[in-house]
Amino acid sequence: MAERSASATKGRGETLLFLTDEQLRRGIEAMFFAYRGFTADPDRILHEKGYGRAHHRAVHFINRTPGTTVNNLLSILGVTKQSLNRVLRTLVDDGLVEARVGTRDKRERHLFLTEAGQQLEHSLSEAQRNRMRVAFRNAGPEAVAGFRAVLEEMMDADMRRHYANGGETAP
Amino acid sequence: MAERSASATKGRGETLLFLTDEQLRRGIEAMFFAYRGFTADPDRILHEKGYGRAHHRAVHFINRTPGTTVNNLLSILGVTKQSLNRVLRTLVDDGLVEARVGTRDKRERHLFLTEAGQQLEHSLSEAQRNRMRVAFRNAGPEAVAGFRAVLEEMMDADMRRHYANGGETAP
DNA sequence: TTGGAAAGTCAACAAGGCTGACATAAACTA
DNA sequence: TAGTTTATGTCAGCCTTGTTGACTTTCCAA
Repeated sequence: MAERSASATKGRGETLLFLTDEQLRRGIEAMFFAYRGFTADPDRILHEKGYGRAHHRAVHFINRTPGTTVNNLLSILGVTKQSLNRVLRTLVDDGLVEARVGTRDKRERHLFLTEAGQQLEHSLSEAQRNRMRVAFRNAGPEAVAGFRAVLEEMMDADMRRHYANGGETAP
Repeated sequence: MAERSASATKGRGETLLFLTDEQLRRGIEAMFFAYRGFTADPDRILHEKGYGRAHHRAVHFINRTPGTTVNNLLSILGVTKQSLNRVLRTLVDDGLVEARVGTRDKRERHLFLTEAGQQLEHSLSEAQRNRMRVAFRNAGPEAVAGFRAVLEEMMDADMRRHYANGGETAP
């Protein structure tokens, strides 16, 4: 009774069975349950240390782009500056993030992870990578390519920009 | 400079380039940005009506399994009963959900969407399905199969159960 | 029949979103 | 140079949605 092989339709027939409402509902629930798994491991670590997901996001993107400004982080995270500021303040106070005044433009604050910040980032991303590595390996390279293709299509256009930029190591 | 075709490795060579930390990081960010897009459309509708994501989740799963009990919903949603109860109460008060006292076991409440509840559910799921339909169509059936395979691997085992059950229409 | 378990409710608290108002310093512009 | 814009920080207050703890009602089994 399981119609899981509907997505194998291709060729000139093009039955589009993979676009039925039922298949879309499965996709929606897959996103819901998978996202929970995706965040579960870091959430545990964060909770132990008294932080939340908001701290994780900040630490992740500061690690990805050291020296990034507050404003840039705001546009990536899509939250208000008041909200980000609260998180950033605790991270700076706890010595995980350093905010250096800009040299060219002194209004800007350039954000860096301290040694301790890098350690936290690593323990968080390691947990998340481990889960994703297992998922990727079990699903195989073809599946991973499809996974990324669909997710990329699902992003808002302006977010796709941030995502794509992250892929190029030399800008 | 983009190494996006790394995932095309297969055959007996098995270079596993799709398992590098860089590729895993891309996958992690893809989840982050895509989930934002995934929830953006329903979030707008919900906010207009004064509801939040928690209401969406409740309405979604009550619609999927009419007559489900509060306890069953709890195990799917993974929150405390107190948290769910607050959401459920507003939905019942607003006439979107009906909670019928169980006939066999009077401690249980069986949950159903009212006419109005079904309308809200439909407007929410329609928005979400539309985005997913476009993403699925643009990515193609092979990609969709991979998308689902990876997400399924990423779920916690107990959640995979709920996901799989949802696929069988006749239990 | 009585004591424990299970389902659900009420109350209070915390995290982390949000808006609005305002301050400061630096940069830019007319 | 005076006035405006930009980048950031901060205070106050609100909302949603998670949490724990205490309580009631109902069921079931010893």
